[in-house]
Amino acid sequence: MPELPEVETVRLDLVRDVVGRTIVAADVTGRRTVRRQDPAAFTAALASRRVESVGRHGKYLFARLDDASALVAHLRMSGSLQLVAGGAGVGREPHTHVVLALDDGSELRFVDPRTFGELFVTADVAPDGRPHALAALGVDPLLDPLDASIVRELVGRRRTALKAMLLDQRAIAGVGNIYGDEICFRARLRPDRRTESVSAGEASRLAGAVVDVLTEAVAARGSTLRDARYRDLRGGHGEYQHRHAVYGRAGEPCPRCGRAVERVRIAGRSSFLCPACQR
DNA sequence: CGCATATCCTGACTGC
DNA sequence: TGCAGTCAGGATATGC
Repeated sequence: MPELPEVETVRLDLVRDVVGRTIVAADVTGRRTVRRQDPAAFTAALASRRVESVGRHGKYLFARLDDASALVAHLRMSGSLQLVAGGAGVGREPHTHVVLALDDGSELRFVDPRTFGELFVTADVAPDGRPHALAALGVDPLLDPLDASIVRELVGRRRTALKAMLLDQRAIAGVGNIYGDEICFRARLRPDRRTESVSAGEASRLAGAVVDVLTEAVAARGSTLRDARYRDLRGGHGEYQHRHAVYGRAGEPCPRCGRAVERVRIAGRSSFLCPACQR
């Protein structure tokens, strides 16, 4: 569901279509989406604010506003941001929880069937515009250098399954279940490999796989699964799902060697792997 | 510390 | 065809 590539795709769309716009009014209709603060404070903080820029760290988006505060968004499982031209006259789809009216008559809507997603406004922002609420996040592989030495250090600091480390946002920010499996496949490492057994050469492969898989997925505008809710800002879908080597492909032939892809459970999550290619 | 489990929630899918 | 049950997953909390 939305992981780093999907969130980055939305960020690029927001930079193109929303940066420079002013929020005329905010309307919170859902009960759970704005939960870190009083919805009235949320709407008051957004009224008349101009969007200066949009950043991302891991799976979090943050729009810097002209009073140096930031609107922070996390899509979680099923959230999406939809930009609707001529918004006020266009019916809201089900599960629309927050609507921001913009000064060009469009609406930026937060739609989220499962209501795990979250929006909040914070003035607790670093000079570079990063909200302090995101301070605990680890390395973002597309913003910060992620090389073999950093992966060696991350791997050396914990004793767990490789997949569990990849899903830990305090280590590497932005990887979720789908890309975690694709990264392990690319690195030719089993997702249930113990971190303490990863060699220097394998750490190097892993670092390359993280950056390469995520970069390719961004270029393909992310993955939209069959059941999935992920859509970009204009409702379009991604294309990277057609290039998944193992995720969701249990029983299908491995694209590298032809062996059947297996499904196992690691850290409470379904994981897909090729038992021949990944060691 | 690691790791499993439960929680939040809806919709898609499975099996009867 | 319909309906109940299961599963999906991001982050977080809790218990072992």
